[in-house]
Amino acid sequence: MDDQLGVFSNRLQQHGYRLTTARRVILEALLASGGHITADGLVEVVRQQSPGIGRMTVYRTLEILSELGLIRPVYQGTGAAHYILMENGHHHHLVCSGCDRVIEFDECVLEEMGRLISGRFDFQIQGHVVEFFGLCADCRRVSA
Amino acid sequence: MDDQLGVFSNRLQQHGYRLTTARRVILEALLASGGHITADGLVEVVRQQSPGIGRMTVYRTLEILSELGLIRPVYQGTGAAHYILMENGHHHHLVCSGCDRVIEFDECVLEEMGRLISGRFDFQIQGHVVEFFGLCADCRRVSA
DNA sequence: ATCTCAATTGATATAAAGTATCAATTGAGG
DNA sequence: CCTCAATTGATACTTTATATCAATTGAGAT
Ligand SMILES: [Mn+2]
Ligand SMILES: [Mn+2]
Ligand SMILES: [Zn+2]
Ligand SMILES: [Zn+2]
Repeated sequence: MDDQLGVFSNRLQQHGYRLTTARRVILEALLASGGHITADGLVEVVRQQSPGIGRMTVYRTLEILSELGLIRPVYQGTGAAHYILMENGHHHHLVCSGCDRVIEFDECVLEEMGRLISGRFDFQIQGHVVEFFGLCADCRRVSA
Repeated sequence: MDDQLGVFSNRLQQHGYRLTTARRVILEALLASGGHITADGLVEVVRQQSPGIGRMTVYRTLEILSELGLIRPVYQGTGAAHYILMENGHHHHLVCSGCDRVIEFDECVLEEMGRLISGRFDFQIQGHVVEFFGLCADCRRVSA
């Protein structure tokens, strides 16, 4: 199940969305980028392949994918939202308060907690993002 | 240690920032609001108390507080960043993909995971945000 | 209490990011 | 093929964020 393009495409269709040419191009560019990209950044990438694609279409596609829980917008210091891929429903970051560097990790102990919370609030969990904030080694030196 | 205003003020001074009149007003308004407010939303609130406060000052204060790990910007559906209070270093959300409703909860099992990750990446953790995404009870009915 | 100067402020201008609209196009089913 | 609702992309606009800089202010030194 590593075919993310297939996963994304299927989910779109399952929810009644058409798999149009524009959307295919956008999905490919998004997945090729690996995520951590802004909407307008993605517009640029997409247009290298298909110059005709409209900015609105990219924005709208990102919104749909977010609703489906396949991606999520997060802040990365700058003003624009950065979209991250929610492969298998989760994503984990260490974010440095000093330099905004982002370190990725895979460990996750949230399944149990998810079940507990899910039951209590009658909420169907599709995925999660955990972000630890703090200072990386470099930034601790500087401000020491 | 429930005096958040004291906590915030002290932290500012400990890091060499002046505790100015403008900053005091902004801190009070932010804490009174309970968080979950946008920068421009906070500007409005602040100006009810002190009409002279500049918009840039509010933006800059929010940036400082973010660097210190006292607040964090998160997405809430709309285009503007919403700032949440990081009391005791953490904050937890259930975010509905259907209606963007936000449910708060307190449980946390991340201390152990934090220690593990902190050691491996030589990263000093100040706090974290966990967001579970999914569908609330109401939204499951609608799309059923 | 007054002085001093770097830190801070806020007005102004500008850029970036997001949203609304609508006529033209397209794709999936009949 | 046809049909028609879904989708697209150009355009215009609003909101949100950032850059600049002269004027002001706060906190320590005298
Ligand atoms: Mn990531
Ligand atoms: Mn909250
Ligand atoms: Zn850092
Ligand atoms: Zn909902």
